[in-house]
Amino acid sequence: MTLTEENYLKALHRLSQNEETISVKRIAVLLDIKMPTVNSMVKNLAEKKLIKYEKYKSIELTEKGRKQALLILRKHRLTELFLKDVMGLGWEEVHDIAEQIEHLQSDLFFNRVDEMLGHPQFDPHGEPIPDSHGRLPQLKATPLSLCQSGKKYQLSGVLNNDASFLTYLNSVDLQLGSQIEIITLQEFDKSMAVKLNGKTKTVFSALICQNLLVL
Amino acid sequence: MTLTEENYLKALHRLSQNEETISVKRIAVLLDIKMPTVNSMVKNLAEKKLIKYEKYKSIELTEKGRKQALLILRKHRLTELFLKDVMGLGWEEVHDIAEQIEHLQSDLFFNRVDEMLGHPQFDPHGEPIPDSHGRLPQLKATPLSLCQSGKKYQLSGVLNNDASFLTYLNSVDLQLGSQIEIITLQEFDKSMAVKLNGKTKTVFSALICQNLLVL
DNA sequence: TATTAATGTTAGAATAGTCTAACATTTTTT
DNA sequence: AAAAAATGTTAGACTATTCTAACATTAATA
Repeated sequence: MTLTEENYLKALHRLSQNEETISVKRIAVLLDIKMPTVNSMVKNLAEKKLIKYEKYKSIELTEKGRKQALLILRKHRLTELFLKDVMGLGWEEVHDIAEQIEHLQSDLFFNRVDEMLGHPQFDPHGEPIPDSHGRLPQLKATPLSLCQSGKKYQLSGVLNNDASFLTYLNSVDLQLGSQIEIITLQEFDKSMAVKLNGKTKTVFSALICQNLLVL
Repeated sequence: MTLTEENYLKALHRLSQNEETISVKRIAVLLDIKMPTVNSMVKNLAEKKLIKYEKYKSIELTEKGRKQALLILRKHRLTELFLKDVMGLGWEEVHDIAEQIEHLQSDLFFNRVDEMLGHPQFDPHGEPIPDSHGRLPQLKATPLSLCQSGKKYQLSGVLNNDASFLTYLNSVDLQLGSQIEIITLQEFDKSMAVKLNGKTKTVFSALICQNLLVL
């Protein structure tokens, strides 16, 4: 696949998230490319079985096309995390660079990035990161702060990677997959009394709850 | 500049290192591209004042072209070091990835890479890394074996990357930047008695001296 | 030096990705 | 429902990069 095709697929995937139908016009606007150009690229992608296309009808990604798009999305999100957490760049600075790095052809490179980040399943916005087969985590993670008392959850990601935060999580033996049961929610300061892994009882401040993603 | 033009410039610069004249044929072989293609690209680069070109004559980089080439070389070498030292990839694995990353457009990214590596002036082969203005370090690293006794030098690179060699260097606490003072040179076997970092005294065999690059 | 070999150049075509101008279809508005 | 607006499509052109085939020049050799 060419760089251009990859960008079209990414756009198609993004549009399919928001809208129910995908039009040539929408792609053209999103990519800042004229409609006839999009039209011919759409035909090209259809020939390659990456999208389903009939004249004047709405465009759809095929299973194959969706998988390709997710693999690019994976590279993009891993790269953003890497630039931010490993290289210390600001969240607002990483997007443009990731747009370029996401097109690199090197499993070796991205596997290492994935490894250095600890195989994250969610990016700092809570958006899921597809796995290396282009599969998404089935469930969508939510911040613990939005969860209900009395229920049990599993830790699936964090929205903060400060050393102090991660150290704290370690100190209460909380890891990806750990069970978190919300016992009570303090209305006043939004702090939560919780039971971890069916054993330890403790209290999470509102700030901690906002930074824990659970399923 | 396009990616393709960058690759031609890089090739031109590389050829200008070894040969005194650069021919269309050499470029064609190096890049695995047919001669007529090279011919038209050469005309294109000449129009952009990146090279000097006259029919049937040898090709030369202009000052402008050389600077561009050095800036790409800088990005390549910094990237290789980054992949190796920060990401822990093997020296043999990094080249192909660096060939892709060197074309990224992001001063921010490369400045950060440079910073994380401590603004290195030489790569592990002792090859100089151009600065951000496309200038080469004035001094050229020389093998320790060609240096004079009684003088002090700084380790700036190695010509060998065998694990056994690098392990040895670690064992005597020798790193890039370490000071090496030559106390005496044994005429017979060309071994050297040296003082490292102003402290440790030891003896380097001729083979070791040949593989240490110093300033 | 005359011939052959190597190298260089030109001409013309192919592909990918882009465009504008013109025309077609669908959707919205009156 | 008719007219207008929005959207979609086709046709044809342009640039960048590549190729092959044919021809030109320079270098090497007999």
